Amino acid sequence: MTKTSSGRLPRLEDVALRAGVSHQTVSRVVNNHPNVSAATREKVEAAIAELGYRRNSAARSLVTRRSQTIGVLASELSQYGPAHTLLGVEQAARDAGYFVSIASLRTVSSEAIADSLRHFMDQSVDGIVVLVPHSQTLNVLEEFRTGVPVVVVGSTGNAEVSGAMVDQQMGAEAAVGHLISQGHQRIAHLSGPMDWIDGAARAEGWRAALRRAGLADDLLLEGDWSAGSGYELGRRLAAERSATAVFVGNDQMALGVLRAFNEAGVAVPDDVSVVGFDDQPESGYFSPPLTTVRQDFEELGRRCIDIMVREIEDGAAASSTVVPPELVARESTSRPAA
Amino acid sequence: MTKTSSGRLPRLEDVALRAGVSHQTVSRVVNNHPNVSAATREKVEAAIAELGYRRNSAARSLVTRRSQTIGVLASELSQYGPAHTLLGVEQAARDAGYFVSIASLRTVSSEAIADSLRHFMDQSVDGIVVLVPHSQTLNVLEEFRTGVPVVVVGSTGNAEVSGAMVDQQMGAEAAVGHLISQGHQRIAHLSGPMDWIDGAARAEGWRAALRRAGLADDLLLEGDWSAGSGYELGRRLAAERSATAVFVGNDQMALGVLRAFNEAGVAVPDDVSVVGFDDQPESGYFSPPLTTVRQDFEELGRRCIDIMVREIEDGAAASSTVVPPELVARESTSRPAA
DNA sequence: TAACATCTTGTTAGCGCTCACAATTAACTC
DNA sequence: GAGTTAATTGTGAGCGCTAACAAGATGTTA
Repeated sequence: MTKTSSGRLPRLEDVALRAGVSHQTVSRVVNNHPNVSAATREKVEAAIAELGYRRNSAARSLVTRRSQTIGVLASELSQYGPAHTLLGVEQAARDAGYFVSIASLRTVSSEAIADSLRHFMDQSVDGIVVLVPHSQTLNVLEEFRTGVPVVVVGSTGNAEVSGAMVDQQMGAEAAVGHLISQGHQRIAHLSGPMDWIDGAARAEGWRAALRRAGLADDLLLEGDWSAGSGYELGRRLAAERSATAVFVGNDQMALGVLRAFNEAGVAVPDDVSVVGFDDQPESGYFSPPLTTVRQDFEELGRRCIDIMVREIEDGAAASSTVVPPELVARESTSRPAA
Repeated sequence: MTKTSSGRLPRLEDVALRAGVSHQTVSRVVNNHPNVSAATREKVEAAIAELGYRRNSAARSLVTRRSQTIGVLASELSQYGPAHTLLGVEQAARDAGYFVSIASLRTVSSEAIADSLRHFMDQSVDGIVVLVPHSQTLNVLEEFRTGVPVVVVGSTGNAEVSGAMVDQQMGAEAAVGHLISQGHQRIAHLSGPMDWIDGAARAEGWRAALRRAGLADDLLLEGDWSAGSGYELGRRLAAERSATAVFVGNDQMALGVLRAFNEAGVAVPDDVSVVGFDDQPESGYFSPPLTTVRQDFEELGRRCIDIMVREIEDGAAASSTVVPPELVARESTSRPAA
């Protein structure tokens, strides 16, 4: 931190004095305004370098009413998906010249969400990325007029609020289609919570694929995404033996299912095939390695920021984007018979 | 967002007019200054509520030279530990009235670290939490004088920089001690990268425990924390069969080891016992469930903020704190013989 | 009651920056 | 060379807030 002789950080005026120009000209150089002669620009840049000048963002915010900050409202950050989406958001935002402020929800309630939104308003963020995978979030957002662009992860978006999502139904149909192509007729679904956007969408995809193939969609169990709930429900499946294949809502629950099957002496994939969702880095090392649906969460985060920046800087209207997932076949599903 | 009749957000002056006092009195109420009469305070608070006034943080920052923001420099946010520590940091910071700005490192290099620190300086953060588990980070921090309090996670701290850490050596010794108490004599360690603070500390703990028991510490393999590296090194261990127990640096690598042993027909724990580190929520559902060392990452994050806030607000000197880990015994280690 | 301390409130300046506009200079055109 | 346009630079005001000080109100003591 270079300091002026008076001991404080240099400001525009100090640079101006040193370069022999006005503070406004320095401001123009700093902000890359076009109408500055090359010679002047050079002088100013030299002075900036000598003094180690850095623009004061509070002063700038005060007058521009922009904070160069994007707020990320998140929950479940300990989960693979949200954590990786945040990563993509953060990188893309920083590349675009924004700071990223984060507020995570301990519990997902209207009150907590509204509280965090106020927190962001106090900070006068330029936009908000909502990384809260519960359906109810959308309702709260409708009521709470933020006055800044909002991008909701997992939502298809609407006229006022943008969305960026992985095509969950497509992923679910790919997974179920894979099982059907192996000749399975009784395919259970161990879903995530139905009040989660992803949980509901994946269940819907499972149902759609079964219907299209003329198969029954009556084997639905609802878990809570955790390995523990996968284990409990897996024990039920192992006891009932009603299904020859299980499409599990995420990889962690699938781990629990594998554990339950292993304990119960149900062989995977010989007795029952198992498919997960997410493709976490560990999933290839489960016993057996898990067939699953890969999602590019970081790409999802990047696209959020793309949309966001267009809305902030170009005043673009709300829009949405969909990232396609991809089936990764491993040993927890048998190879097609034919 | 309530607005004044002129269409902009209300400011101190608007509240003052409405309450029939000066803007400064309103400021005093907002900032909880003591010398305001109860009657005045009430009037002002009513006006604030009616107008929906919220303090402009940019203006406040400009004059106080405080941003009420704590920067978190993080890497490896997709890992369980860092992600959960961030959670603790975020919650504690918000409770203490701070915003949390995050910068994550794609790659851990001096240049990238310095870049992120400049990013935080531009934002004039009030303090920085460093959540980068590489030893080299400390060196960069020494060179780069930030001018604000810094708390390094994983470090013991020093005179200038505070630290908050889990007692890795204690955890490692507990894990190894557990194996020794079961009668194991040849205990391998599958470590994380040695240039990670945690990797080195856990290896050191392993070595210390073996030495104290008079056992050989020659079976050391270095992995990269991933399940994949655990799998590769696990295959080597399975082929060599030199050890009867393995202390693995984290749970993900342990998963890979279990997979490799399973493929190679090495029974756990009958042939070889396995202990992990971290106690992720999934670890109880591995096959077999993993004995591991639990760390309270959220507590770690909270303590960072405790220290930070004391430094920022009370001008306290740098200090450090240590969180004790805890052994969680499961089926991947056999019960003690006696 | 005068003199003083204490509590409460108001006034003024300025944090560092950008915006709107004015002023200056350079570059063309006829 | 005067008139017009465009490019470049400077001036002044003000964003909303807090700090420092000034001033007024109230209470306390001799």
